[in-house]
Amino acid sequence: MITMLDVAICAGVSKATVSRVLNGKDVVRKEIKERVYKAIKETGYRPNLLAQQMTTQKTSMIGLVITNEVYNGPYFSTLFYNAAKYCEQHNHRLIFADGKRTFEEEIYAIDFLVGMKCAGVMVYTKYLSACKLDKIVSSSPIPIIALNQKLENNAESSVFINHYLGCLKMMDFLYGMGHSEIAYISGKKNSRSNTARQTAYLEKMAEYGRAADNNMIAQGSWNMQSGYEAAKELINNNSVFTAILAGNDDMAFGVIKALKEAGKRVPEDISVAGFDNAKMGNFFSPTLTTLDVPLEEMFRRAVESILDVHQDEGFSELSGTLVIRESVRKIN
Amino acid sequence: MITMLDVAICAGVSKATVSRVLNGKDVVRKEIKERVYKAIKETGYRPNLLAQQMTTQKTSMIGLVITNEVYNGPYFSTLFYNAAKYCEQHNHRLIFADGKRTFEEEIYAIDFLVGMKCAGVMVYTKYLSACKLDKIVSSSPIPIIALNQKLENNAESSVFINHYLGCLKMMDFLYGMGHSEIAYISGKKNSRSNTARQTAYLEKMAEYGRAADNNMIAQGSWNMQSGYEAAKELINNNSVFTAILAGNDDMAFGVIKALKEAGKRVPEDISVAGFDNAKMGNFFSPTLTTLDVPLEEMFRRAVESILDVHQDEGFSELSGTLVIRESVRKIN
DNA sequence: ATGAAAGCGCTAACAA
DNA sequence: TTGTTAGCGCTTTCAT
Repeated sequence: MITMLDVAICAGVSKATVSRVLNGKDVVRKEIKERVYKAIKETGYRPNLLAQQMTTQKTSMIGLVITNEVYNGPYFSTLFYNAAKYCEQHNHRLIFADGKRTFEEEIYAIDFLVGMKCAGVMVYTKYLSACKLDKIVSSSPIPIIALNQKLENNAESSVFINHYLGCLKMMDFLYGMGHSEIAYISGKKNSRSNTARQTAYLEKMAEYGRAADNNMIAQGSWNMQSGYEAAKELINNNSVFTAILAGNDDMAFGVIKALKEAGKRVPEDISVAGFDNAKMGNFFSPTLTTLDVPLEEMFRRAVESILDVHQDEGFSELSGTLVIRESVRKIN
Repeated sequence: MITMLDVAICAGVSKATVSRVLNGKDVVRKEIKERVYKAIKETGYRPNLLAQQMTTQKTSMIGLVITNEVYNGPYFSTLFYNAAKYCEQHNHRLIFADGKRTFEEEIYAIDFLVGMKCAGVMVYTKYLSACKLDKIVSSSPIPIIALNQKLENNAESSVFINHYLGCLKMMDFLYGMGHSEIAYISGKKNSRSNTARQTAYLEKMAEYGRAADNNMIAQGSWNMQSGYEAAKELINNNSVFTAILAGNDDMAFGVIKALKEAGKRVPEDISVAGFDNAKMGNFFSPTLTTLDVPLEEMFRRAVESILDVHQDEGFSELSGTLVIRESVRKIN
């Protein structure tokens, strides 16, 4: 392994000098500088970033914890993509740790990233309770940002998407289009996003005078196949509805497939809507009415908050905006 | 910052002892062990992984370079997902560096990851020439695996998907279904995958007695919108074809949308096929005929090769398997 | 079974 | 402007 010392010897200078020309902070005589560069070339030296970061006590990594086993759809990918994008934009690297399937594993993943001395870590957890996470955030030596979750004691350390509010918007829209008999396809159990949406759904249904009805709710697990199966269940139940609201777009695509197979036209017979504003929604037939969830904005805020370059935008609560397309039809 | 020394003092032992109980390799008296654990709790000590890895000269990171600005679709996400999955499976973390949009930046990204002393790095580059990459791989102190690319001098360091062969399979299938007037939607320019597929397409067309015809090829850029626009171009050209082969599934979805809008039925009037076996292909209407590209297998091999746990499967060349669905119809 | 000390490769404060 | 030296926090001989 070629180290800085090898370069120093080769150039006939001290390590410090090599370090200086590499970092360009201090002034070094031109002639020496060239000698050093030559030595670097000759030796094929590559700085050991690990050593560098250990000395400076600073890294250029930002950690991300997601439960990757849980869900491998476009949504998850978008998370990934945006996280990487904003890290790079601020000249940092994204380092990923899997939260797997228990809260202990989620804690382990966070610990790893903190131990790696990341500049900060973003966590999109599922099993860890808000309360536990709150404590972890409080006692962490580096910034930890909770994504898609509100922390009571560390509000500034969370970027919260208000899915409850978002779903309220969607329900209002459906109602405005004449739909009050709405079925719901739920996402994975114990998912915070789903709980928030389902609560909004139930409240609105009550407001429309429809008591909670188990035949109007089918359990999915976020992916297309589960939406497809859940919709078939709904159809077989002989439930009466004019619209189906799916917990996300992927399931909505599955729903539409199931409806078509059952001989129903969308939106002529049944309207369908989802959440997330997946790109596909614009190309599917019919194009999908959905709620745009500001994932990109979420990561922008998270990364900027970690690196302390946020432009004072106050409390980070987002709810999303309606995207109206063909899949919902006005009735009566 | 609490260090191992603090713990040692608190427990009334030496640093070495603390290290020993933490690593569990050497034997430590039970009583002391407990004292150390207690001290760890009291002090709230967290090991500095950077220091640890710097001493042991070993890290638990695997690097990944992709040009993320280039393409943010399901394909890209699947890459990400599978990379992370296999890293975690072998108890390593995925660390990501963006290759951005020039070969210099790609080199920079690789250098960063090498400098971080990753166990190995996987590169999915676009601008770096095979020859340059080959040299980089040869001179690297750690394993560098080229994804989706064949390296002449370091064949064992590449996991190659033979898109040429894959496209040949697809063309044979289409021909077998009676199609010989086939239009092609190409992926991004200078993409190796696209070049390989397009070459196969042209060769087969020549074989079927169709000379290269610019009106039969439209330029896309991998995403759905580009497929949509490319197909419209094809339609406006008044080109005559019975099938459209898109360079990937996403573009195929765009193509189908364009055809429907132009009043053509798929597959009754025009057949359509793609590549990648995107999940959506099964839910789209019509379901999409495609070629399953073994991305998962690619990353499995890459990670196992880096960690030297491969089960001797010889040269890593993959080509993919046909997935036959509704979007291609037999004619005549 | 435990401690002392050297060393991993680098940066930065201090001297010269 | 350049060199010397002392760490950064950890592991790992080598003694004890």
